[in-house]
This record gives sequence, structure tokens and C-alpha cells, in this order.
Amino acid sequence: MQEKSARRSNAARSKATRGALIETARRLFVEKGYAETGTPEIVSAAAVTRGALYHHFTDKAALFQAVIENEAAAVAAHIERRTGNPGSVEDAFVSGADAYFTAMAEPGRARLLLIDGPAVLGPAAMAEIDAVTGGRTLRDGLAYAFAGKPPTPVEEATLDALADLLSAAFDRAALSISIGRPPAAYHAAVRHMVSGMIRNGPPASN
Amino acid sequence: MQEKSARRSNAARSKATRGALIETARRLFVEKGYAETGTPEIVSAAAVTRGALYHHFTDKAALFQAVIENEAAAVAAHIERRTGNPGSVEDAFVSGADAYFTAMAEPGRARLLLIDGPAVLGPAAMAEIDAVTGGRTLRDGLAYAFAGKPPTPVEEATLDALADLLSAAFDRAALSISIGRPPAAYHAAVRHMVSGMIRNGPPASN
DNA sequence: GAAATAACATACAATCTGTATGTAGGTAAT
DNA sequence: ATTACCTACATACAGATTGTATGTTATTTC
Repeated sequence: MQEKSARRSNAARSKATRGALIETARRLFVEKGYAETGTPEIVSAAAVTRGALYHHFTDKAALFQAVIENEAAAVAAHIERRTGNPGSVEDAFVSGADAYFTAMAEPGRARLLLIDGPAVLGPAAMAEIDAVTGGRTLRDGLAYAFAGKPPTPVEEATLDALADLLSAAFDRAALSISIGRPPAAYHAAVRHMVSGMIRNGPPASN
Repeated sequence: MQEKSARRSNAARSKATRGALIETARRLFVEKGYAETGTPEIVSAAAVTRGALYHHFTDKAALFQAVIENEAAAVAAHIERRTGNPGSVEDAFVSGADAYFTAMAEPGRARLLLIDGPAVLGPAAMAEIDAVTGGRTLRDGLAYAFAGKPPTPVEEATLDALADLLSAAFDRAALSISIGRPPAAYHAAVRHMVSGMIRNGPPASN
């Protein structure tokens, strides 16, 4: 065997330093925000060098993106884990929203995914990430809720827009709760909004 | 009279340079984003010096905040100007949303107010600015819509939350339209969301 | 018109980011 | 096992940016 430090494969070395960087960066980004956190501080806290950082990530934004992708995956995993199949479509939305809220209650997560993420990576890139991880379940739920009970088949674009609005409402709820607003009020508001949208039947075409 | 440059009062000088800085900064912030726009570039484009900038604003963020306050005021002015009194409460919301969308269609405005603003100044400061300029009209509209038709008087906190969610939906609609998504679809979606929320009556207390 | 103050201008110190270059440890082929 | 090669990291550096400190010029005030 070797001396002090055990021999480690390159894969293991990479995994360790990447992990340390992402974990430490996440903490500092949450504490002080993306712009106010310098790479010297990150690498110092992670006990690596800037050379290692720029070896594994093309720039500071790429490190941030790795953090964001982690968070998005964690949210998706949490939701998928605790998703049984409830009775009504309405209940599915409400309990889905509830799962989303508890996932987003993880400290710092709302700020990362809803504030800094869009600003640093752009709304387009964030939408991309959301699509890869969670996305689309809202839209499918709405389509199902409106299926076969037409005045007229719902326009695709309107469905997309409706899902977008609903998603924005959920995001805002998560963000507001994360800054101390009363969760119960937001739960009630979400329930009301969802039930109103669904009971009201499919949207008119125009 | 003086020689070449006419004597100008201090108030006039300040107004001119502040105006040039805010106007130029707005343009560059929209073109390249807040973080990627340096103060040297701003002052150069505005034909002033960095000394002038830091005389009028405590730092770069303060200049940005001035830009944001301008935009918020412009939105509020636009909405107030074209607000008649329509028939139903529902129509009031829909036409209010419409006015909001056209105001937010001003190029760059959505990015400034909905993306960079929250990231640079924080959601709290943005809420403050919104409250000073527009704010509260959504909440009042909802209160009016639900007035006197109780199962039970609507909880204040729930009303706040509902207004918050609705506002988030409007923001998202404005943002999505600003990046090229079909306006008609969002108009339809907003109408459906609003009518559902209102026709569904006051939210249950729990 | 002189003193005081506001509105700038210039110079500087401290950082920070990304790159370039150098080195040590791991892998692979012979 | 030795050699050659490649990956992972370290160090040094150039360019640029931010906020401040200090100096100068134009207005106001007395």
C-alpha cells in the first residue's frame, strides 16, 4: 500500500472535488447571493484551488448551473416520491402543489430556483432545466381535466399558457412562503385557484 | 451673458446628468443585463464621468434602483391612464390585466421588473416598490368581488395570498409574452383563470 | 465678493474573473 | 515495469471592475 494519502482513482478525485465545490457554492450562494460570492471564497471554503474549479467548470456561471440542476432534480425527486394517486383531478393538483411546496421549503432553494436562477442563467435556460426535470405534468393534468368535456377542444396554445400561469402561481406561493408569509393562506388560495379553474370547465377559444 | 456654455443652475445640471445616467443605464441593462454592464461603459455612453455617477448614486445598485422605480412608475401611469370603469368585476380584472400587458410590452421592461429587479434588489424591495406605485388594486378587486357573498367572510390572509398568486400569474403572462409566446393564448388563459376564481365564489376558510 | 457648498473629475487600492502555464498523480500500452 | 500520455490540480498573471479618496470647477449664499 501507499503512504499517508491512499491512492484514489481519477474518477473518485473528480467526484469528490466537484461535489465539494457544488455543495460549498450552494451554501455561499444562498447565504450571500450569486453576485456577492467570489470564486476565491468558494474554493477556500471548499478547500480546493481556483485551478480545480476552472478545471471542472468553464466559468462561475457553469458552477452555478450545476447547483441549480441539483436543486431542480431534488425537487423533482421529492415530488415523484410522495405522489400517490388521489381521487379527483382537483385533489391531484392540490396535493401536487403541496408536495412542491414542501420541496421548495428547503432553505435557500426558492431563492436559488426562482430568483437567482432566472437572473443568472436566463428564463429560457431555467425553463429548459425545469422541462428536463419536472415539467409538463401541470399541462398534462390540465389536459386531462378538460378532456372530452368540450364546448370545443381546448387550443394547445391556451393549454400551454394556462399551465404556465398555474406554474407561476405555484412558484410565487413557494417563494412567499419561503420569506415567511403564512403557508395556510397560500394553501387555501391555491386550492381556490385550482378548483375555480377546473370547475369552470375548458376555457373558451377566444 | 456668459461665454459658450450657458450658465445652468445646479438643479438643472443634476437633473440632466441624473436623467442621462438613468436613461443610458436602462438601455444598457436591457441590452446586456445588470451584471454584464459596467459603470465605465454606462458613463462613457452617457457622456459623463464615473465621478458624476458616484456623486448622484451611492453605488451601481442605487442607479439600477432608480431605473426600476422609473419603470414601475411608467407601468402604473399607463394602467391608470387607460382605466375606464367596465361592467362586471370579471371584466375589470381582464381589462386591467390587458392594460398591464400592454404596459409591460415596452421592450426590456419585463426583464427589468421581473428578472433583474428581484435578483439585484431582492423580492422584498421589489414588493415595496410595487406597493408604492401600483399595488393593492388586485387585492381590493378580489375583496370587492367576494364582498357580501359569504359562506364565511374571507380571511384577510387568504385574500392577500390570492392577490399574490394572481399577480404572479399576470407577471408570468407578461414575461412569456415578452419572449415571444402567443399573446392571444395568454389573454384567454388569464380570462379563464380570473373567471374561474371569481365565479367559484369566496374561498373556503381552510 | 468671499466663504461655503454642490457638482463634478481624476487617481488609486482592493478585488475579481478567466487564462496561461507549470506540475504531480493516474492510466494505458508495450 | 517502464514509458508515454492524459487527467486533475496549482500558481501566476493580465485585464477589468467597483467604490473611495482627493482634487478642481461651477453655483449659491451671506
